[in-house]
Amino acid sequence: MSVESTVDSSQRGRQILLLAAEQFAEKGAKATTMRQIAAAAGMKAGSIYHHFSSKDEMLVAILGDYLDDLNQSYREVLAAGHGAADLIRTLIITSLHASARHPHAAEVYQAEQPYLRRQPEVFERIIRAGRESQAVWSEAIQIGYDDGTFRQEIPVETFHRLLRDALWLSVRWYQPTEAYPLDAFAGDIASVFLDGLLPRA
Amino acid sequence: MSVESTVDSSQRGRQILLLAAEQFAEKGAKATTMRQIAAAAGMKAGSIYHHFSSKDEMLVAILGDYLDDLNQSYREVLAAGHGAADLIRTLIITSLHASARHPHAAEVYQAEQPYLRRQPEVFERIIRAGRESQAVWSEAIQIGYDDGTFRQEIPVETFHRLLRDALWLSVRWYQPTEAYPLDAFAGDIASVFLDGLLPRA
DNA sequence: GTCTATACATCGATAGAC
DNA sequence: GTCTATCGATGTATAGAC
Repeated sequence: MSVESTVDSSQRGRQILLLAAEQFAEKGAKATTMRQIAAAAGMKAGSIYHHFSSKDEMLVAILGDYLDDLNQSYREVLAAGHGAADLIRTLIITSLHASARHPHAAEVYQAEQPYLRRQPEVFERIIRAGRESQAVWSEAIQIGYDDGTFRQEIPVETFHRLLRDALWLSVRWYQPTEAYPLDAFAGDIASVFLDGLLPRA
Repeated sequence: MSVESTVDSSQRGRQILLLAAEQFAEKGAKATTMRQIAAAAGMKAGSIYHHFSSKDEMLVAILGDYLDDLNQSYREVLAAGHGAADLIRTLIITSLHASARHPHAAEVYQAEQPYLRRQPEVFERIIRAGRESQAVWSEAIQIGYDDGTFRQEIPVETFHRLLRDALWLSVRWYQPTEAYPLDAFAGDIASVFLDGLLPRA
């Protein structure tokens, strides 16, 4: 009834991917062995290969799902037609929600950047999807520079990278709580980058 | 004339460490093999062990030198007794200068964080030095919150982490040029985090 | 101080029984 | 769909010649 594919999208397959993502995030993809992933899933190393044909393929599945979801969400935000400042605010919230929907994927994506780029053929799909999401940020920030919403003194590239890095890395330490929910955190990030920490006189 | 030690601090030893740091930064410590480090230094893998007793020890030497230098610089800044905003600005510049003095070390330190923490005994010295530098930032930021220089709405921890991550990661992409020197870049980082991207009305 | 040679461990992936 | 068993590759580190 189901179509054969290199990628296993069954429930068991998804469960294995989640466990793999958790370990990739914790100690890196290279340092995580197939035996460890198998053990977490309650099976032996050889059995993993019934679901996925290689470790790299597991990485592609984890990151591809996440980036596709992220880019889809980004497109919807762009279509809503916010002003520059609101656009930045909304993209921050959207990014954090996407990260929350794909536990550990954002963390893995940023940590494995060097590894991905060393095998452009294997990870072509991931690299392209990553570029697409970067382009959205570039576009959003440029809008604010062009229409005078943002200060011209700060180079576009500098602001872009600072915000991107702080946002990406926040998935490493921030965990939503009742006292400090995701939307409040997103608002604080936006406030720091748009308003600064000094009070507005 | 020279005292025997586990760590080789000779010229040749330092040269090997620089080449190792470059590769650690590029593809990760675990993914860099002793054979590759040796090849870059124009020798065979076995010969490295005349200078260092293990790869982990090389990592300790690279990161220890960097963090000791950084903390020493931080202490001098604290002793100068700046106001909160100037203190943040100065710490940013100081951090970037320290990173420039130790090519790739900051990059390696941030990328290998999970690896370091998985072997607390081996990397104890590094972990402690890292905590010391974090404490300096916490103290500096807290001063501004306490004396009312900074806005109270943003949680201290949030601001601290955002600034820390953006600053650490900037070593991955920023390279000083004549058109955009280190001090100008440091000023822009400080300006984004203190003043924000929106113009002050 | 660098070499060759190699011991020893571990990993990714495969083959075939159940 | 999972197991056992194992191959072949590769990595760290050591031993001893030069």
